[in-house]
Amino acid sequence: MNNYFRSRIVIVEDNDAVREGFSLIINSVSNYYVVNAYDNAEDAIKNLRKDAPEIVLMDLELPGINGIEAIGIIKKTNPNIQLIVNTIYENSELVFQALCAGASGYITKNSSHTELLDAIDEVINGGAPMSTKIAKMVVNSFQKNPNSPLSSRETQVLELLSKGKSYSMIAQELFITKETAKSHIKNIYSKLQVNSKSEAIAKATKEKLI
Amino acid sequence: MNNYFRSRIVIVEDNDAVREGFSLIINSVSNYYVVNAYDNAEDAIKNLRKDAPEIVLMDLELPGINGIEAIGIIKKTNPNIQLIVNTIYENSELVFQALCAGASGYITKNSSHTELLDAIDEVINGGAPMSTKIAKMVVNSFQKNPNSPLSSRETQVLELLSKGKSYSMIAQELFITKETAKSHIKNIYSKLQVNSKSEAIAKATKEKLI
DNA sequence: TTAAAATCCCCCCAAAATGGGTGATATTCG
DNA sequence: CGAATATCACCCATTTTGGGGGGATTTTAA
Repeated sequence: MNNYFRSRIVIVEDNDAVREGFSLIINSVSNYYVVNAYDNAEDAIKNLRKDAPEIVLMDLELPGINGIEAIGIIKKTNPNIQLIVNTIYENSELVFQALCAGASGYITKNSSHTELLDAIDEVINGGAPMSTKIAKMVVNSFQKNPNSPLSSRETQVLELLSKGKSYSMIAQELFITKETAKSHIKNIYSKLQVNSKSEAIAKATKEKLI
Repeated sequence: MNNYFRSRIVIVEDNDAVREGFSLIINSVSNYYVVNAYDNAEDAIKNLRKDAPEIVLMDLELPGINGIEAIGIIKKTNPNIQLIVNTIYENSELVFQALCAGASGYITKNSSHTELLDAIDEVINGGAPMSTKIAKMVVNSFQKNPNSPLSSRETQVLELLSKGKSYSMIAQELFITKETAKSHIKNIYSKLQVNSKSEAIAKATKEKLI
């Protein structure tokens, strides 16, 4: 088949069967082809220039450097390459790490042939394919904890604190005195059971109170 | 048709034609029905308890209180109701505001009948339907600006600063002296052309340097 | 209606943090 | 090689912070 008009795909996947399965699926359609498939990230990175893929299908659990690091390295050196994560893990930590590192999509290993090809299509078209569960996790990450112990005013104060504002700046922005801001902060510390700014911010961020 | 086993949907949409079109589409399938359709958010909120919808399809550009505020109010009083935003705007500000306010999905007005119904299905199944463009925006929001003027060490320092850490805490975490941390911060300020912590954090956040 | 919050304001104080300045050395990377 | 980066140091004045204490009013919810 003529490959000149097919998008170049690289696969990084340590499981032989999965890797070969993906290759077969992708090569079976007319618009993509697998230029190379690796069982580790190091080799894939070494040959990036030569392979010149538009898309890399990346496993996360790999021998040697892991998928997250690999994504970072690839994005840093070749910002135009789009990465689709393909893994069994739907762990939130991994998902966000992968997205922060530069992944354009995140699908899971139980995806069907069609879903895999759809994901590639979507990335080619400037989209960000995600499994249902991942999309929900991502959207949820924007939302605050509805069971915050903080009042709305306290939340407001803590938000400003988290932006690096001082007591007096907070007071100015909220049209209250410095003493009042301080009083709110005291209450925040007591509610969160902390006794410093950074602890408060850390706890609030972790529990999505701000 | 028997409605007992159909999920209850409320529509909030000020355009009469669109609102009625949506109602027809939704009522045409056996698993959902439109319990009520409003042309403003106030009335919808007033009747929430009575309507008891599982899903609200929410327009953003509305007379009176806008869709973003409405989402916040509905989520606050009825956390179990899922909201799907349906709008012509794909403006990033609005998208993130809607998601932060508690929207479960975000689709655009050019969506087909099928896409609308798919979105509802997806929300019912615990997903977060988004148009291609929105999904990409959301995923991009996790990624840093690749053209940061800051060195990786400086970025690291600024990240800790943004978590409310003091110079000495930063020094401790990075195994450097307080003076070195200070020196990095000075360089950060000079590169970002700011002269305080909060300005640095604000600028870095805005430009996605951290 | 009554109690619990939330919101607001004020004082004192000592320790810590901040920002500005100047200067130096070692390393790394193109 | 030379520029950028990362590291460390000392000086100084000012601001910020957190811990005490106290009290007022309004809003909210039981």
